[in-house]
Amino acid sequence: MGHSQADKARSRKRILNEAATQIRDGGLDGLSIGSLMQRVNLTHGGFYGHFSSRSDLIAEALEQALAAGEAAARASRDPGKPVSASSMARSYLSRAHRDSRKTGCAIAALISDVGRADEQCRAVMEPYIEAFVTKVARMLGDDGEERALLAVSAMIGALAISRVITDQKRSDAVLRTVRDEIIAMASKE
Amino acid sequence: MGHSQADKARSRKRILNEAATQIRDGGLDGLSIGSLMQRVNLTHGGFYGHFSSRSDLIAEALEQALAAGEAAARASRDPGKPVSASSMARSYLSRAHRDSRKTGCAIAALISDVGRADEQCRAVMEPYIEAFVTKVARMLGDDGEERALLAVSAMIGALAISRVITDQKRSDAVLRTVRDEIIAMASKE
DNA sequence: TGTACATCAGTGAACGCGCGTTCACTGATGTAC
DNA sequence: TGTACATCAGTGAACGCGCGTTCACTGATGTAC
Repeated sequence: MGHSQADKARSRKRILNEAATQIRDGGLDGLSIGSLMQRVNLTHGGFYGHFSSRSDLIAEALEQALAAGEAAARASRDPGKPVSASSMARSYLSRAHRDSRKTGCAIAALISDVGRADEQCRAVMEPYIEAFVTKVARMLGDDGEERALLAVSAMIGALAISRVITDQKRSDAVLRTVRDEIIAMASKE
Repeated sequence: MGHSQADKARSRKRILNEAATQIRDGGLDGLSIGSLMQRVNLTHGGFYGHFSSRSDLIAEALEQALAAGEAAARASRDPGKPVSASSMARSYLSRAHRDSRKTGCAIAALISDVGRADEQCRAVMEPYIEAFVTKVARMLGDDGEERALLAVSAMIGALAISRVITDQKRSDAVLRTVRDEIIAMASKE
């Protein structure tokens, strides 16, 4: 932990990345500045050199979590193959995605949290939802907008549901079933 | 606030109902015993005559919220007409339901909260999800199980999404679109 | 290039606050005679 | 039915704790000459 300007920029990024992980793991309310700073090997007092308040951090961390979730999805794709709605559903509704809430899609991880958060947070998530819908719509073809909304709602809903279900086999089955339904829907027409 | 045994049972119910409302409004983390007891005109110390701990209350309040959400859905139905998948989608994905998070479906209000909660809470929500799926499956006919999972995932996902979107018209459109897609799906076959 | 000084990233003690929880107490309720 | 007593629902002060935030300080970095 040096004292140079470059170090400061690096510290800020480390704080933000850790915060993005922590909110996906524990919700917007489940992040404390003390434990956050400890995790990046800094003391809590230093926090205010980077962010003006906790709620300021939350909004930035949410943006970071959403961007990181999107990047992780992009990284998990086979770069050779073209991305189809089917392959999207396959990876989004995978057991691996369900089991990696800390690094996966922040929409599914935080949808009900953000639904009751202040307008600032909701405005942060909104474009990521729209981008998701747009991407799926493009994969579904010209008249895909409506079916894309159905598919995206179902993917987010099913992933969130699969994390609630305690019986692993049943949770697996939920993912598999919704995935197959979306694939069937995509291949039709 | 009397002192009789009947008063105690009534107090407990009032605490639980208020807690069920508060968690749907503010999440599992957003409930404090002080403000909860104040709302039911009792002092915070009395809480422990009814529940053994905060986390004990949360589990019971979650159950209560889920039951109350189900009851509200039942009450909003036209008792004359038979319940179909279409009418279910229509009321579940209504603007009224979106705008009454405190009294509406606790699954959509708390899905991501419960997804990261302890096993006790997840086990409480699980049967309510299954009951929802079963009900929709019955409406869809013999082979409805798979499509019911898709529809339930989409309804929960879309309702939660509609609460994130800040632009009211767009939020309305999301509800309408997913509703129509589900109705189309239900009427097919 | 070397020195003197200003800047500022990070430290850690301290703050007020609200939290969950405990407990001695009060006084109405319910019961035994 | 009336009285004396035990029970116990609810009160409110007190607790230790972790929280977000502030601030005087340290010492490395960056800069001016």
